Amino acid sequence: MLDPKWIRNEPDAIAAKLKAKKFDLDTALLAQIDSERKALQHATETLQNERNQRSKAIGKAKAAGEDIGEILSSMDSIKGDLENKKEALGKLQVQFNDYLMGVPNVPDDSVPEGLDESANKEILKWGTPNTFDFDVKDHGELGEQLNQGLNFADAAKLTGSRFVVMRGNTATLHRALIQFMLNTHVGEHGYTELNVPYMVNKESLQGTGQLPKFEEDLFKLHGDQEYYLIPTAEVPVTNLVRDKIIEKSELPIKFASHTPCFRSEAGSYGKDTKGMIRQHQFEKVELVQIVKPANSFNVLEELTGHAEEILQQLELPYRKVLLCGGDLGFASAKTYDLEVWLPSQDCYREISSCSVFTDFQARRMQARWRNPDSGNTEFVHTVNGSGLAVGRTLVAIFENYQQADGRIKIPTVLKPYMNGLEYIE
RNA sequence: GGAGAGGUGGCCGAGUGGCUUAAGGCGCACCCCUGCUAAGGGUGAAUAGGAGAAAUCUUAUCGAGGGUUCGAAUCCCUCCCUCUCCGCCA
Repeated sequence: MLDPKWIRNEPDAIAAKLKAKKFDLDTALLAQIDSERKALQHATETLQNERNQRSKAIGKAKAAGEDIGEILSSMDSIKGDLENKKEALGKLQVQFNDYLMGVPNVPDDSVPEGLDESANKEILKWGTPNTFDFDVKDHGELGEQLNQGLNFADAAKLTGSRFVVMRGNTATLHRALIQFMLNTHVGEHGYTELNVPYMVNKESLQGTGQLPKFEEDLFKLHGDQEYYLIPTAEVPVTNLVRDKIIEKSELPIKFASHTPCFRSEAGSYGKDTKGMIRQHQFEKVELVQIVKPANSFNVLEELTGHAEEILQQLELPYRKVLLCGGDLGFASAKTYDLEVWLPSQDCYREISSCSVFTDFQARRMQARWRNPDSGNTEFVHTVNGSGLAVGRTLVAIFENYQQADGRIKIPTVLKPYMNGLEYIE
């Protein structure tokens, strides 16, 4: 959520910034709600003050044994009027808040202009894609040919489309990737490992920005409770600091968490229908940092580097892309995507997305810290990124490490996690 | 699922209808004192709004939402959550 004061004071400047994100801020509506609210609030509070004064007078009069009949009767006129005004004011406040909850974060000044991914800016390329002296296969074909590989038909029988069953050494490779990623982030990058609930309540999803606007992307449970399956570990992990005031000495908080992620993928029916690229259920190791506001943009660089480290150790060619305003997520102020090389598609595909949310999530979550310099409590900043999406990493390994005979070579750093196995066959 | 106890500021905790402007303690920040340390003394400090040039004044917030009342942290109703015991269970 944006700072309501900021929106009141500089609506046009904010509207201009939000244009870059393809959002039309209704400044006229906001101004109207606000002026109505102001007048009503003033009137309501005057009445409340009046009521409080007279109630106190009654208390005193009673204690002194005086007659209270006169004051009592003068209250009647206030009561009804106050009730009406209170109700109207409440409605306006809800209307203002509801609108604000649907307004995206503003992009940082360093974010390039542009409406879609074609305007994204490539920052760097790492590694050189393999040249193959045979016809490359995509990961789906490779996986289905392996004895211990991927099976999409079985998953479709068990559940439906966009699921997969992994067998034998492929399942082990998937597990090895999780272990390798977590060990690296915990052991070398200083993150604390977390295991969190895979179902969350509405408040958590509002806190990180998935609700109220993106309900159709989520799986909602039909139980007694209104729980949702998490679309990313970002939701439970970031919401740990919801409604908290954090001491300076505790910052930065660095969490790494492996979870499954569940996404309905509504609205992407034509995209990536084959294979493991876009699934309703996938696993991810997520990095989350809760930081002081002054540091957040540096932390974004650092955290993106932590995700890059995984790709480099796996020797997977990738590129780093700075997203333009139009491609930015709802809550993000600045995002780097890491895209891994996929030989079968002859292009780079997203495998990690690292974002700084400034105080946007923190304000929705009421997550604050005590700033000793100002003496005040201020909102923290949140930063997160995938480190990495496990399913897509497995796809990248299948495709980049494929052999002419269809076997998959195991990357060097993963061998210790796989009993020294050389190839999946 | 059954029975019971709870939810108060950053934390602990008092508070059964009106001097509560939420006591007291801990922790925090600053200051004073003590040659260092420990201890002690003082001051400040919740959050979100509104009016005002400012000093300041004012409204709301005691898990959430309703209700009773001139007046609710306090009484009533509904819901959520936590803890204890019992049952069931990986």
